[in-house]
Amino acid sequence: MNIGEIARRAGVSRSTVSYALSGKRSISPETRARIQAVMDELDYQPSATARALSSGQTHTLGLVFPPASSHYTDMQLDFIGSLVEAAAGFGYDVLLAGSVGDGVQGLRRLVAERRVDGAILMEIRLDDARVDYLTDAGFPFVTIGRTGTPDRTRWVDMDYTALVGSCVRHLAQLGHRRIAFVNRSERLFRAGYESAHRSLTGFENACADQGVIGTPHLCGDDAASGEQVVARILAADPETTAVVTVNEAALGGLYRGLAAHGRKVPLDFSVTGIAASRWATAVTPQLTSADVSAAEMGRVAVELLLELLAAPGAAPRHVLLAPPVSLRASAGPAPESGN
Amino acid sequence: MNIGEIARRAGVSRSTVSYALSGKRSISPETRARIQAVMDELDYQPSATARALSSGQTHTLGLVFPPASSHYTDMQLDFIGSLVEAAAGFGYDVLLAGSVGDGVQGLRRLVAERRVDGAILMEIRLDDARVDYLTDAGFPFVTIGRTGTPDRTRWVDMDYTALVGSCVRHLAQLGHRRIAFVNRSERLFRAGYESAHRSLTGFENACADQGVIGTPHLCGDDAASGEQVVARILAADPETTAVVTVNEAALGGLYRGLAAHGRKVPLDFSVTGIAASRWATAVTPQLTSADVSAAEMGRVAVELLLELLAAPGAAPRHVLLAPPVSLRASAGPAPESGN
DNA sequence: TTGAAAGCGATACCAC
DNA sequence: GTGGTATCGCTTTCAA
Repeated sequence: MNIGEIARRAGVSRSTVSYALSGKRSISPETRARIQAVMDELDYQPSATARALSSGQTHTLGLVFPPASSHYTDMQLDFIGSLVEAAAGFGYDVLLAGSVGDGVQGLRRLVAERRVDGAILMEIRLDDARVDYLTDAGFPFVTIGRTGTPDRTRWVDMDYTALVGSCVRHLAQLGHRRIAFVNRSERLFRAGYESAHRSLTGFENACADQGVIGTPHLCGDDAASGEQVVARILAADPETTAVVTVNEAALGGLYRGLAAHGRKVPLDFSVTGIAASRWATAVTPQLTSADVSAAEMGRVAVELLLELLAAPGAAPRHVLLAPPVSLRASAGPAPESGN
Repeated sequence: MNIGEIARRAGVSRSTVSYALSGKRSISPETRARIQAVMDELDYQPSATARALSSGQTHTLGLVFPPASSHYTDMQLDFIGSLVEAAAGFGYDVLLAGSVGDGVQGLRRLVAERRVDGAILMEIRLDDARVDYLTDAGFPFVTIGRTGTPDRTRWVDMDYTALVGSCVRHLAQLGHRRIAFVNRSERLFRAGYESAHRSLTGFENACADQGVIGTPHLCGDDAASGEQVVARILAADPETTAVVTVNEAALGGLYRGLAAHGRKVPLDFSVTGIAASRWATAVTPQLTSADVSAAEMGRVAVELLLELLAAPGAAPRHVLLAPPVSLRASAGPAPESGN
């Protein structure tokens, strides 16, 4: 079923049907009704492909899907879900590109073959080949997370530096003087994942600022690694009384490890961090944390991108989210020293 | 940059360039080389849209994304990842459709506007409106999971009935006589999710078969619900000594609940189930379970669909996976009765 | 082995 | 307010 058939049955020209569809020029009520009737009867829907070829717009957004080699986290899934939902709200679909290697390959398909109008990147590295590629190609894109030189691009991100700093200050005010930091995995850190690096910076700065002794640790993104890092933390400094974590996948293991080492939370050990509230509230005692809003970031990313598509010359714009630290039950006063 | 420009620069006709691209007719080595040189120089990639309009094939697979209202599970993410990866291997992209209501709406976009060549459905219900819609429309599709009348469609699924049965038998052989079952949430069960229903059937059949007393429970898909279900299990039957679970998101809470009620696993309480190995190995002690291979299911789904696209009349075909139960540390002999 | 030209199904400009 | 038609960038049939 195509537009010509509709035109024929309604006894009008194809252009009239097209205008009836788009509303870009006025049509007499009778004609419009006649066309509508035919469309309804045949359950006609215009071909997205033909429309795209003719108009030059696919009404599709591209998302480079993180490689499977890194196992997925809940946050990533939430991003994708909110992205799809937000895009659907604006009449856009989302096309997934599998990423091979540095991810530029998958992007190239989307961009060079003109499958999408714009792209969204996640899992950003401080130095990111995909960002360079898109910038050079002059292709519209938005990142969830930001590179080391973020001023010329559009992005939405969490203020990891500030949030980790807040956690450290909160613990310092509770009297803690020796604080450990549980970062993401060594692999991600080495690859230059921005959140891992900016979190560490925030931790170090805040510790210096507050005059507390801070020890950072890398930790795999799974419960087993979380359990193991506790041993490393206590070996590095047995006097440690608190930890800040940005590794939600390791959270359960972290708690188990503390229990295994006889540390009761929050009585003689405090835990704070950044995590999706789903994780923060799943553990016992619930985690005092800044709650990641993956859903909000996804929505904002779509808005930033559509804004750019609507006004190709639009100035770079960013949204830096810094959710408040929700005081829950996992942090308390530092135990008396020597205890 | 388009095919005409390439043709002009190479001094050949557009059709020749097209054939050079597709290899559908032989071309003299010189001509081919000349065309290739021009393409390389201009970094030419044919427009996917034009190609789709002309050929009638989008080389895109549609995936109806589960609604955000149900929070996502790791399994879903793994499906999506493996789908994207498998599809990419065959030169196909994956288009996500947000699902509103019963999901037919999102599908309609993909199908009626001919955005995709075929569709993949997940989160299947025994009675599924999306399956009916696609069947009526005569549109190629594959489901991950199967409806109540699965004989006429293509699908890949886990044999929940058999796997839960295996778990029950394993426990029965270890001497357990009172076994509880932790199913998915009431909402999913009521909605008719096939896995929740087939699991329950498997549990009931196996219990009858083995002569053990089985008590099924529904349980929300989160840790807190897992913790709560333990109280319900022990209230319903304090003599319960083992549990079978298909609710991986509740697993952590389940363990915590058992500990809170003074039950040591596997000494005086055994746990078995079906879960992604990531979850099964994350808990302590590690879970004796049949490991879901979301990645394999995703891959198989793509293969089944592409097979259908290649041969539109292809007979219905299914793949029913039944991974072995991996014996880990969470199940042991039933405690002496009266203990 | 190659070229010319007719689609594919829309959009939108130019006429009337 | 409506119709005719060129156009988007390919694929593929028909001819040579």
